[in-house]
Amino acid sequence: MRRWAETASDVAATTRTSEKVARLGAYLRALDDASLRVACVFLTGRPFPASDPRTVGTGWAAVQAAVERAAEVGPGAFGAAYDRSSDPGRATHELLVQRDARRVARGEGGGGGVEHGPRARAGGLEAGGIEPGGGVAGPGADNQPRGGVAGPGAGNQPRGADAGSEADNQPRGADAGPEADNQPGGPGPGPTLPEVQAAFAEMVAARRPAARIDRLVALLDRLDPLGAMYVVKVLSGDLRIGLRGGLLEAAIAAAFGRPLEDVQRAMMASGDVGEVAVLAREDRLAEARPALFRPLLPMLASPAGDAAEIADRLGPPLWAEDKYDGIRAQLHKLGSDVRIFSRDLHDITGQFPEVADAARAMPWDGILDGELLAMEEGRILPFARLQNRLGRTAPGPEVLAAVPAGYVVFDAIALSEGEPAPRDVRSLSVAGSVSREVRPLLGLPLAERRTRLESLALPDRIILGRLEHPVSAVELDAAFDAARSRGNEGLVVKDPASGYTPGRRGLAWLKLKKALATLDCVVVGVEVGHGKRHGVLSDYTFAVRDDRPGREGQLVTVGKAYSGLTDREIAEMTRWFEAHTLRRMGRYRLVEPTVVVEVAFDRVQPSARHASGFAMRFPRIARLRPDKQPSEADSLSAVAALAR
DNA sequence: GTTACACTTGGTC
DNA sequence: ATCGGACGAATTCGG
DNA sequence: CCGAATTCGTCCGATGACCAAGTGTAAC
Repeated sequence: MRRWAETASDVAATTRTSEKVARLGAYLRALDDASLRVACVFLTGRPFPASDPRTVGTGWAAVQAAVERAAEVGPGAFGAAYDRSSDPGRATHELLVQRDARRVARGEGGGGGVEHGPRARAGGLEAGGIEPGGGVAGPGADNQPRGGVAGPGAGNQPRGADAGSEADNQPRGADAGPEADNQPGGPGPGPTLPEVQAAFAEMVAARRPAARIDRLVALLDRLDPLGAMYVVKVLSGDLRIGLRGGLLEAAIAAAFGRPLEDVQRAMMASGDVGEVAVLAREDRLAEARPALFRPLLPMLASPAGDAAEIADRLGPPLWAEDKYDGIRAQLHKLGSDVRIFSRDLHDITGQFPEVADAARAMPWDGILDGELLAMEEGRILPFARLQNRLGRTAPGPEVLAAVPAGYVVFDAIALSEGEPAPRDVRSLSVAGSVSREVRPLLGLPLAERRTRLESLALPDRIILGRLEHPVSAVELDAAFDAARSRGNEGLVVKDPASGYTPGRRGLAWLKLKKALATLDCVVVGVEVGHGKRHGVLSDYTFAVRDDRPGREGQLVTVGKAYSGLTDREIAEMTRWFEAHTLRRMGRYRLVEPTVVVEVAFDRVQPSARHASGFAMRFPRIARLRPDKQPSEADSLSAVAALAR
């Protein structure tokens, strides 16, 4: 684990992708198979392969508790350290380094933990200089303002410099050399990669949060600060070393001298980088082929600005499919065996039993790509309805009746019917055995795949996606309007000659969505960003004017947004908000409600989250409106009208 | 002991 | 989901 | 025709709102 952590630090130390790939390739080459598997998986920022459904169940709160215990500090210390770096891994590193320094100062060799009293309830508000915000502000934690953010409060003076710690580099381990002496868990090199993963597996098995925290503390105790930092990074799913799937594939190819294409192809079929790396070393990449009941990553579409751009890029033969607002799903079938997989390769068959049942009756075998929707008597229901079904592992009869699901198919990845596939395309296997008739269609042009798809008789609940053939940007616009009028999101326009490339966001599929609506809102609160946005106020909570009788003039929040501004604009706004902070509340601050921004969003939906009673889907700052006064911001009734 | 609620986590767009 | 930023390869421009 | 400048493709990181399940705790 130590070498892995050092390599990760090396990779983080450069922004040049070629250098990242080279450093990583050299490291991977030297590993044995077991370590190689785990090393690659960890490099994707996850504890287990993508196709592995296990989750460790340690989010921000659990990590906080475990690190505070391992570092022998009181509650709140992790939050405070987090506020200094906005990175849970770095916060861990900092606290453990301090712990080791204390031990050295006390002249301890290695030794047992020091007992400190039972932790007070986290989240209790800690008074004091920099209020750490305790457990409330982790990434993903709901920390939104709820009440009316109306009037300006007492004007607390914004304090001095906070932006000071800018230059701190990623902690590096390389300089330290072997430091086996100071290891709390006893002497020795620390746990190996497989041992760390085994510890993660134990955390999964422990089930109860308290037990998971215990295991995590035990693991952290066996690691040096750098290793602990990366364990926390892996657990929080965020490596932040500028390397993910794409570059990792390149590193694997470089490590073992295989063509990048071969590695990519193997990845498409596998969903397990570690396995692919081992195959790459042994020159067995060709063995990773699509197989029934082993999900492939879905092919993705690139966003497009307008019809003209699409017509320009794809040229005359345009295939425009309706873009349905549901969840992406891949359906595998062999005989009466049916499995449905989500976009991230998890088995969600149990969540959609009626769809699986419908598919079971079909006379074909193979793999289909499509979208799961809430559907009632052929009518497509809005996404919000479908959300009631999502994550429901075993929906009861009431739920099934209230939100019936259906499946819209738009592609065939493998099928048992149709003409024989080209000779070089081999049959799909199931658990190693070859099933005679099911062939992958990945390499065939979309037009061909669609023909085969259309030859299938489909049952109730499973319908074919709508396809049109506009020949110009004008017709494309008309098709778009028609799709919108059918209640769909827009279009996905495809090149009929293109093959199916799993997991890739190529330019063969372009999606066209409605131009976003916008509202002028007043910024009422700001927050410190995370990761590289640490040190700037990058996250804005904004509000509209309440125009309900008796509340005129109040501001009610409608959303939060972080993106849309350039780094330069964020820096400027940071300076301004620093000087116009009304009150600091941990990471959150109330600011003078004077800045007007134009916020773009996909749609407005009813919400219990914001004081306005509405929230935005995909909010984004479209632009600053320095020309506007807060009194010119849009009103609550305007929002309500948009929610319709 | 039972029930209700809050918090945490993970996963969808 | 979305967006901005960064890198590197491909393409165009300037001499 | 070659090197410099620009464009394009692709990747990475940071972040929104919603919902359900499972634990843990408080209230009865």
